Parts: sequence; structure tokens; C-alpha cells
Amino acid sequence: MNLKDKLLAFDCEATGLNPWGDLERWGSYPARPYAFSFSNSEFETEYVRFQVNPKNRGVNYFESFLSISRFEWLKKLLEDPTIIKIGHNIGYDIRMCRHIGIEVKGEIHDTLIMAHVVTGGSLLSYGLKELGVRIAEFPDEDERDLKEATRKARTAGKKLGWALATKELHGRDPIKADYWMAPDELCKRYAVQDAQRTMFLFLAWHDRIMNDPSMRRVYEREIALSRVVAKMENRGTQFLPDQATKLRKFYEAYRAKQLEIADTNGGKGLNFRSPKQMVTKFIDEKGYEPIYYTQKGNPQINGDSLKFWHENKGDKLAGAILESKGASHMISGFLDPYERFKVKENDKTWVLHPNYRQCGPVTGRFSCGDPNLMQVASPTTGRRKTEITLRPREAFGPRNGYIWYLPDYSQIEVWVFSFLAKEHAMCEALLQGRDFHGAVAEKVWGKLPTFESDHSYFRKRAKLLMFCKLYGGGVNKVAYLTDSTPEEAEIFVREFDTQLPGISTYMKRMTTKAEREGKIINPLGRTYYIDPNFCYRAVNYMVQGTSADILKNAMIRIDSLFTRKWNDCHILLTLHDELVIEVPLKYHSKKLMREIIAEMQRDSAEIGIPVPLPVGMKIAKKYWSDTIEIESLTKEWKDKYICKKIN
DNA sequence: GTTCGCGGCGCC
DNA sequence: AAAGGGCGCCGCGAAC
Repeated sequence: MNLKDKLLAFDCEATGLNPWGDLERWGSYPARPYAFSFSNSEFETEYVRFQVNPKNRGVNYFESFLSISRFEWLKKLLEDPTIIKIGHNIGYDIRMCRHIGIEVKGEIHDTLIMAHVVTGGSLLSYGLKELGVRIAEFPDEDERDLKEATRKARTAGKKLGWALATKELHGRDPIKADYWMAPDELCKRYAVQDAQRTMFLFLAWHDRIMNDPSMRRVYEREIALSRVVAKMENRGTQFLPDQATKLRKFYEAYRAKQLEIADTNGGKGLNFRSPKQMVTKFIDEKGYEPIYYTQKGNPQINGDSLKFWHENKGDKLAGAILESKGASHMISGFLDPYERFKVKENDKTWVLHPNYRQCGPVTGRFSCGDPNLMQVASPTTGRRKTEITLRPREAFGPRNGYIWYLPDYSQIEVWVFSFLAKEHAMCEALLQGRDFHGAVAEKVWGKLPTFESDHSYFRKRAKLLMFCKLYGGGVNKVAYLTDSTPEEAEIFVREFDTQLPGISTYMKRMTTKAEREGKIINPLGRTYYIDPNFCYRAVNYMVQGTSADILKNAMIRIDSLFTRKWNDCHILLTLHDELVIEVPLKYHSKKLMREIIAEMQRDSAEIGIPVPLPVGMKIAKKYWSDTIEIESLTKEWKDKYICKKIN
């Protein structure tokens, strides 16, 4: 395999997907690489394989002189900074290498990111094989054969007491994690073809991306960001098992109490999570009218229905079900996954390493899983339906000697929406530092005689309408949310559109553009290819996606700030418009906070906002649930940038 | 026995 | 003409 042009595609085969397992608790090693495949730009290949210990899934890189020399060869190749490394989701391969003491150096490229940039996030699947078939009609039967062989090997291995991959520890498709059990020819064919596919995609897309300023900008942003995401995942967020145990006890007791109440009110033997049984119970047996219907037209027994029956019919069963489901959700939706994924960092510290998908959602946002730390419930947000609140944030907090900073953009989607649409009244309300939804309400309905006395009602209506616009909701949705008839809702929408003409004009413009051209490009360069049947989503993609790219830029800058000036500060989590940052106590200062905020504000001009974006700052000393707002920083922004008049 | 779509609900 | 956007995870139960 010559490397004249210094291009090298590579792919690791690993014993699973989760690199953060816990040998002590699992009885087997977490995912480690056992095979490496390479392709140069002429599709010449190399393949290096190590043995997996079937009893504990450990990989032995040093079992013989031969394997030691293979390892040395690998290390030299991957650590050579003059060779350009190309991978499909290369962050994963880099992490696998890192775990075995190989630091991948030099320029990197990622065909997964390329695919996302080129297709504007519009594909359903960005798997290497699917892309290979789509772009190059690459045959993809290699995996089928490998999978079949693995299935057989697993059956045999089970009898021998091998540590087979399981759903609990290795995710939805454990067979994939056991490819090492199959005959090596099959594994080799599969691995080598993946490296070739990767090279092919790279060659097909590289120049196209580099020659297009928008695509190049997004691609380079994402590549830079991939290093930041890796650091964030590697660092991990501290999980507090003792807190979790306390919470578990509390919620279990609460659930038991509610189940007792349910039992004595006719709920014995009823499975609350079975929509079918619930319909039988509440609609057929009790004779209640369905309040909502599912997409398929069945009666919908959701939290809102139960709440309604509990409150309006005094139905104790409905209330108890609601409460017990709330407690169950806390346990099975939050506490259980955390227990599964927790990893011991040292004697005192347990950590969760979430898995971020940098190029998942169409809009350019992140998604997160294993566990999803973007959806950790907070008692203060969400629509509360139950007495019981979900408090999983009490099981997270800064490591010893650190404090958390939680900077967040204030109403970023509203700012982006207003300034992209150049809706004068809305921009003015923001620049004047007014209560935004209150100001919108006044603009739209301020002349009504009841406006003053019903201010909070009108404000709420304005807010709901704003979000309906943002999400592409129609009149029926407005009617539902404002608890009014479609006829009334239509009037609200018309009044809104008349008084805030910028919004409807902008929405029309984007929708038409999407219809005519099939795509739109956000101000930070990201392209969205829009399904002609869903052009109404264009505006949402613009607003949500622009906000996402603003935060992505900020993350890159903040990471660079930390590397340059504030060693040992770490971005831990990103939550769409918010970051969680771990800061050593010795650095804790307004100065550092201001510098972080400044890095988040630099993109204002890109979207025509004449002031730095407003950023709030909170700190958490002990638990994520216990945050303190640093109001003085918000005040500094207001004092400096709020203008009372606008020309 | 496994796979997959759906409903429900957590986050932004 | 009308359409709430973007995610991940759990549990159920029909389909395979």
C-alpha cells in the first residue's frame, strides 16, 4: 500500500460500540478495536488483526512477536502527522485508538460529516454501506455473510461459556459487537471494503465541498468541532450514585403508595403502559368520552386525559395512575439508564460519558444518547401534570474541586427569528430589552379595551402564536393551544400577521424558495434540502439550525479559549442553547465568565443583530439541580446594549 | 424468538 | 389545502 498522496482511509472493527464499559461490573471489557483496515487512494488495502479473548472480550495486542510488530506498524502509521486520515465517523476510530495508546495525528477527514454536509441532512441513513450503495453501487452483501457466520459462532460460543455481547451492555444489535467470533476471512472482507468505501466517498466529495464556500465553511466547522465533542465525551459528567439511590428509594415508595390507591380504586391487574388496556378501562368500562385521538384514530389515554378525568370527574384511579407513571418514568427513564452507563473514574467518582451525534438531526443540532443527557428532566421546565416532580438533576454535579458554569443564550430562537425576518416591532422589542411576548401582545392586541386587565392572557396567547409560527403550526394547532375555536384562532393569526408583517412575509419567502429551489441555506452556510411536501418546515429549519450553528461556533471558540488560557476547564454538555462547563475552583471568577460569554456572542453580525447576543450565566456548586443565576452579568449586557430608542 | 412501529414523554 | 420543529428511550404488541 503506497501512500504517495498521503491519503489513508481507515476503519476499526471493535468489540462493541460503548467504549466506556466497566470491567469490574460487567465482567468483560468495553469496546476495544481488534481489527484495522486501510485503503489508499488507489484502493490498495491493508488489514491488521488481533486476537480477542472470548472469556472477557479483551484484545491482546502483544501476544507474540508478530502481533507486537503489527501494533508498532499501526502506531507508526496512525501517529504520522504527514498522513491524512479519513474515516467514517472517525471520532469513534480515534477514540478506539486512544484507548490502546495510539494518538491519531495529522489532518483528519470524516465522510459521515461530508455526507451530512453534501446531502443537507436529508438522508434517512448515513451508514457507510447505504452510502456506498447509493453513491457507487458498491455491493453490500459482505455484512450479511459476516452476520450469518457470527450468529452461528455465537451459538457455539454460548456453550463454551464465552462472553457474548448482550443488548443490555452492547446496544440494540449485539451481533455486530461479536463479529470477531466469525471466521477472519469474512471479517477481513467486510473491514477492507469499509475502508475502500470510505476512500471512495472521500474522493467523490472532497473537491466538491472544498470548492463550495458554504459547504466548506460548514464542513470545516464540523471537523473542528469533532475534536471538541471528543474531549467533551472523554471527560464525562459526574454522576452521584448515592444521590441516585436516595432518589430511587423515594420514587419507589411513592409508586408503591400510588399503586395501592390504584388497586383500591379498580386498577388491580391493569397495565398502565398498555394503551389497549387503558382504552378498555376508561372508555369501554367507565364510559368516558375520549378527549384526544391518536394518529391512527384510536382514543388517546395520555397524561392530559388522565389529568382531566382526575380533576373533573374526581377519578381517583386516573390520578393514581398518573402519579405512579410519573414515578416509574423517573426510575426506568432516568435512574435505570444512569446505573447501566455509569463508569468508575476513581474511588470516589462515577462518570457518565454520553454519546453525542454531531451530524444527526437535519437542522444541524446535536443529538445525544447512551445516556441522553440532553433530556435530563428538570422540575422547573416541562408541562407538569403530576404532583410528583422529576428530579434526576440531583444526581449530577461538579467533580470535587470544580464548579459548573451554565451559560445559555436567552431566547436565541426568538432573536434569530426576529432578525432573519427583519420584523421591525419584534427587533425593536428585543433591542429595547422589553418583555418580548408582552411587547408582541401589546403590538397585536394593545388597542383592545380588555388588554390591560387581561394582560397575562394576551401575553400567553402571543407566546403560543410565536411558537406556532416557529414550528409551522396551523390554525388548528393554534386553536388547541389557545383553547379556542378554529374560527377564533384564525382571527388571532390574522391579527398577528397584520401587526407583525415581517414574520408572514419572511415565512412566505422561505417557503416559496424551498418550493422553487428545493433547498435553502442558513446564514452560517448550512444547506437544507426540503421535501416538497414539507416546505412549511423551512422556517423552522432556518431558525433552529442557525441557532445550532451559532452554538457550535461558540463551542469551538470556548474550547480554544480553554486550551490557550484556562487549562483544565472542560465543556461537559451541550443542550441546544446551553452549555455545562466544569471549571476548577481556583479559576472561578467573573473574568472567566465574561470571556466565555464573549465567545458565545461573536456571531451576532452574521445574522444582522446589531448587539452581542444576550447570554445568561448560572453556576452550580454541588448539584445540577441547584443553580444560581449571576444576575450582574445580565445587567452588564443590558446597561451596555439596551437602547431605549430606535431609529 | 426477534424486529419494528407506535404511543407516551423527557429535553430544547 | 394543510401540516407544530428537532431529538432518544421505554414499553407494548403486532408482524415477521
